Amino acid sequence: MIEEKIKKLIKEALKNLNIESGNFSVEHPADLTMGDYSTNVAKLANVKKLETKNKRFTREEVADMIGGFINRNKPKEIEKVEEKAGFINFYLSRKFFAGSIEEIVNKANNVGKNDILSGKKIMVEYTDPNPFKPFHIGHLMTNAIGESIARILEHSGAAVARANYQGDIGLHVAKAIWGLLKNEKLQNKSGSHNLQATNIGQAYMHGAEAYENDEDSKKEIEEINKKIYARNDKKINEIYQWGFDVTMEAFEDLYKMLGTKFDFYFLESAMADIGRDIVNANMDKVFEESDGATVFKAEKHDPKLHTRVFITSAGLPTYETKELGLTEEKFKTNPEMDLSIMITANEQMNYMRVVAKAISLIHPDFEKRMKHITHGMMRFVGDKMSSRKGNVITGESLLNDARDAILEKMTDREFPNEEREKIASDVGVAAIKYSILKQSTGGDIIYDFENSISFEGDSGPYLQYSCARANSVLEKAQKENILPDFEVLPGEIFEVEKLLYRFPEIVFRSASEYEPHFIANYLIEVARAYNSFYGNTVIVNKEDKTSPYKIALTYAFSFVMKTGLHLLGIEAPVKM
RNA sequence: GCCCUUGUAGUUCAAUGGAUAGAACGAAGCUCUUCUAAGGCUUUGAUGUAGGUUCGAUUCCUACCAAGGGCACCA
Repeated sequence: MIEEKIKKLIKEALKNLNIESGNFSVEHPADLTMGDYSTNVAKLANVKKLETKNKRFTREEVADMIGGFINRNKPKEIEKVEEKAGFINFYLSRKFFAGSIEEIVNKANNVGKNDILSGKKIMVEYTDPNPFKPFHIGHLMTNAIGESIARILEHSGAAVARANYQGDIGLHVAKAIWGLLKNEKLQNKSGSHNLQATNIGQAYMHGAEAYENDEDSKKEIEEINKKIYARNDKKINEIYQWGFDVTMEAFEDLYKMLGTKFDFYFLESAMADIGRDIVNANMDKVFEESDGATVFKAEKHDPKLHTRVFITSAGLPTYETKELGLTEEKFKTNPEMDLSIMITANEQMNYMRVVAKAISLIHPDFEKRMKHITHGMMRFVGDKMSSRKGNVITGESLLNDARDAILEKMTDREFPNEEREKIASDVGVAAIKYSILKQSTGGDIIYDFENSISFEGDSGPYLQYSCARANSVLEKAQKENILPDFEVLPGEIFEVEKLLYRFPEIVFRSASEYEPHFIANYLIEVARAYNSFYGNTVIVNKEDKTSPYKIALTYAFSFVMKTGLHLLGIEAPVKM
């Protein structure tokens, strides 16, 4: 590693010059014009030993001394070393960059892999849509983040299991079933799955509204809720089964479009009893009775936490209890699991902490093996609450609208129809996923429909487009029979080369911090650099002796871009 | 009231305690007889307020102001 080499070099310089320095850093400067690596060693240096009454050293002078030593002893990877404003900047050599490009070409689609998590078993739970409710854009958000984190962890050597936890039971189901019973037309059994799912969504919304505004309806819904738990009403059981199947199938179509394949499906209904048993077994130890309900007074263990109900006074287990069961079940089905990651919205954070506290009292060994990652919400800008077709925006409608918008854009390009559909779908997914993943995970996303399916500038399609252009360069190179090679190097070092070799560092950081946006931001930078290179250079040119190297560079770019997009959960169409 | 997030160009987002705070959208101009113009090249603009720590603070600490979320039978 070149970074290690530079550090070693600095230490040698300090030793030889008899200078002491603290814990200096070696990092990439913000600006490429300031070199490839930079160190603050001179700023932290203590040169009192060398100073006399008449001579005091400035930081610039110290930097010059250290830089001078390194210049005299530099290895072939380093072109020059410069002092600027007290920093020492390292410029890497043409040879170094050519070597790094060759390395990427050799690694091909394995570029950026590391083994920090090698041998680790990790489960990532995400998406978690509820049957009988629409797949809304929040689910799209959790899915985009979860799938990306899962892939990043895989690229770091972990064996990742994808899990989906679905709320197939609870008041929301009762609301939807109440709506379906009141309006049988909504039980459209002939249409497509998507349509049926939408109708169930409508039924849910009727039920939710009635529950809020009408006392009698509220009572009816609560009755239905009890019957769903008890499974003792034939008609309700039938509607339940139908609605459950329809929504699950519709969700499965969406997962396919989004590029997610789950290994485990956990259902809330199955967790209720497991959780209840845990609560019963830990009565008085962890849980206590209060106003007829079973609660956990978390503030007794941590003043920042609060009391939560686990079993209601009506005897029904709450989400907290089911969560307890889910955790137990996850570790039971995967006893060697090293880490269980859960991805949900921020609003879940505070009560998940309470649940986590309860779990830590019951299973102290689980505590360190659980991680909760939360993301912000999709917030709408202005009153653009509706999609292109005037419907309320759901995750489903957004995906469809994005795809349609791309199809319009593609009318003047020639593709077979089947291919066209697939490309439009992949580009639409890229637009939406990228708009979610480009920013850090915790914050809200101010949601603008037009913006989220934009194809220009800072967007997913821009990345795909750069990749497609690189592909067509490579196709042309093949036709003209020019093979990639590293013999004759151009004099100029292109910006894109200065970025490509950093890809593994970016993956490493994303994996360490569970943050996809580092990759998203990096890819934009690389794409811009490549597009600039592409725009200002004729790459495939028989007259140009450096053309084989430029083609190799294009290969390296396409491998990094394709792999990076994969880590974001985005497909890279060969053509678009 | 208490707890958790978050305050950066007109807008939406970046910036492991470092240099001249980066992009994109928007706006103005240029650019396809060259491998995909969904592109490239110019120009324009910002750290909520007040302190503190530090050689150095958008970043860490304190207070205030503002926005969002959570605080008992919903998830």
